[in-house]
Amino acid sequence: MTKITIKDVALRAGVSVKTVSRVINNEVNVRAEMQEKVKKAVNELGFRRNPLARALRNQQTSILSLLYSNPNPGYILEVQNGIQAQCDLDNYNLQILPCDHNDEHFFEKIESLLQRSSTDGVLLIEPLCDMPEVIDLLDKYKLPYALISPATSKPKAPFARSNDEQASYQMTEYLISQGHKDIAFIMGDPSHGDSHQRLKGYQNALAEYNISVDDTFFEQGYFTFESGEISARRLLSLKNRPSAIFASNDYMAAAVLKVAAQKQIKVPQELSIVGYDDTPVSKQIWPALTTVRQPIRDISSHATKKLIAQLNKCSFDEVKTLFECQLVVRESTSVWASD
Amino acid sequence: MTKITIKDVALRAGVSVKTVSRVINNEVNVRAEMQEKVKKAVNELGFRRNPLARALRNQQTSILSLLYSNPNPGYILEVQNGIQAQCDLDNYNLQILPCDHNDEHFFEKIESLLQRSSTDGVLLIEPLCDMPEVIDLLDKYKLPYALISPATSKPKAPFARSNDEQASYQMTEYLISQGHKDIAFIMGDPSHGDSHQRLKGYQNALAEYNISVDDTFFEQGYFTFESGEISARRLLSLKNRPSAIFASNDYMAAAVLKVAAQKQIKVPQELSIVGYDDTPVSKQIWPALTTVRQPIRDISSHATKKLIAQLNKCSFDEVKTLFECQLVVRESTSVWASD
DNA sequence: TTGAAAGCGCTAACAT
DNA sequence: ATGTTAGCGCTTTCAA
Repeated sequence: MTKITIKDVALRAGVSVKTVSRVINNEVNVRAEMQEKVKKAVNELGFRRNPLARALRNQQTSILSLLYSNPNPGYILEVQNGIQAQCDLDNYNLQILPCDHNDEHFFEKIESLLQRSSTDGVLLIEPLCDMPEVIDLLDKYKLPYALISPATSKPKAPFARSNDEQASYQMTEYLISQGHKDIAFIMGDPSHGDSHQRLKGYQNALAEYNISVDDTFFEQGYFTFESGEISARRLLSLKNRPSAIFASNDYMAAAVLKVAAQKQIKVPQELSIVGYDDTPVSKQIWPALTTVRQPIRDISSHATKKLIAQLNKCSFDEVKTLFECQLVVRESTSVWASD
Repeated sequence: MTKITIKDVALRAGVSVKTVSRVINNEVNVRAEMQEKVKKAVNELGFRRNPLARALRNQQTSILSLLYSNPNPGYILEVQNGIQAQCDLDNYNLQILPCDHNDEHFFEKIESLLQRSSTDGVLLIEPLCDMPEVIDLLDKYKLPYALISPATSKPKAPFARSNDEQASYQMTEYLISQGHKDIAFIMGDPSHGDSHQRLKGYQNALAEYNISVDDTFFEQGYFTFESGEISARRLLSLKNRPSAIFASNDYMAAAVLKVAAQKQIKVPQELSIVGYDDTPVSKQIWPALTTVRQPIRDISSHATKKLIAQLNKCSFDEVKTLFECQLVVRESTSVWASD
């Protein structure tokens, strides 16, 4: 089977290649009559244009790349789906470049990834989107990029993110409204910007309601189940243990639940637990976790939209970059009757 | 910044473009002297060859595509990583084509995905790899493909998979060795081939050990937490309830754990539960699940290797296509003292 | 061992 | 409104 080119189509339709090109690209200035002839030939021959030749000629590949180093499968997949949705709309393809930022040869690796792939633009997520070295590399290769949920307050690239701080504030406020005062907090990986946002929201809410919290109620976690378990063990061994624990993500919250179960502490009656992210696990444990849902898909789509706009040099000055999160109340929290 | 082409390099090095081409492709028949000159020029100019032009000329894109419709994030990510690992080795790039096989316009969608993307070959996972219509579509477009864990016993395309039936047999055998006789089974989605393999392994083990099991101990699930919950509710409401439940994946096993907790049935003392897949959730719940780990990464890498071999027309007749699974014993199972 | 020239399939100038 | 031609950057005949 030989490839069908526009030459073949032109021959068959009895027109020039340019006319064929015009038709398949929906350009104006083609008589309806010609249109018909060409379309007929295209169908008869089963012609499909070669994206490669197009790409070479147009100097654009219609490929976007997602560069990431992130261990959270549920999150990444949502991001991928969000990007893909926008790509579908704009006829782009999505290429993935997974890597490991803890790898010794990290920078060489992504450099080689970038080199051998041809891409029009790159999408970055945490923690890469906050690493200046990565940004510099992209700048060096003159690759346009957009950031998905960066922590930096004023990124110089297009970005979209959720209002983490506000969501964290609301979650804390919710716990307070349930009568909780002794609310412990397990922070996420300090190298992720989100961790700080979430902490801030929690602290602000406490301040707002004039609640002062014991230092022992703060734990540094790392977004992993294991780190959550360690923190939970400490928190739940305190003589005055908290009535509620706010874990910065669901994995750590699940770990708190485990430790509580082991210590025969009833959740939510004797302890309220909340997580963050609404990952699948939050529904797969019992009691199901009260958590925060981020519109990851929307955020990712939006960042992608901005990137594509930039590629097309369309000034896409839509102001919206901050997306609202949603409180998801499930079974791991309840009213606290102090004393 | 203008793009550096091999012309520029040739000029700088004072040789012909062909010589440059020879050097950057590590061809033979180039004098060391020339090599040096060219390499120097390449470095000085910061030349990087244009993958697009290469692709057009060579009629190969060096892009592989993963086409999938699968709701299991952990699984997909492992697959992606496995494919990527092989791609790294062979200098391919990975493009993802997520889709939804329950979508009304499913076939049109993947057809359009396939059309607008240029790819050398496609990798398929469950359930797509078992759908004849999908295979036909790929054949129609003359796209080479390989299958990751297909259910079909003798696929006509290159494939790699795990020995699910055997692993399922071993898991059942393990439960029997712990003294269990009343072992219930929750099957997975019947449209996934794995579901049947796992069932068969379970049945074979029971037969081998002359254990006959009540019909009420069989439940049809769909690999979702919700379906597992429904099945678990039935199983744990039986007057003679099973002493062990074998769920065909971890999500359903997690659901069994939930129902047991709600019914105050102690796991593993009063009920052993096992899952399958060793997904992250299996460690994020308490007690942690005894489960089966599939070498998903290896399987995916291997299928990719075969696909690439096929693309290069290398006859890659390595026989190994079946990968061993591994029993992961955690805390959700224990010895059963009958009576 | 090296080089000149053709061409992969397409689109944008530039004619007509 | 339509056609001719050049060329995107690379590799591959084929000739020297």
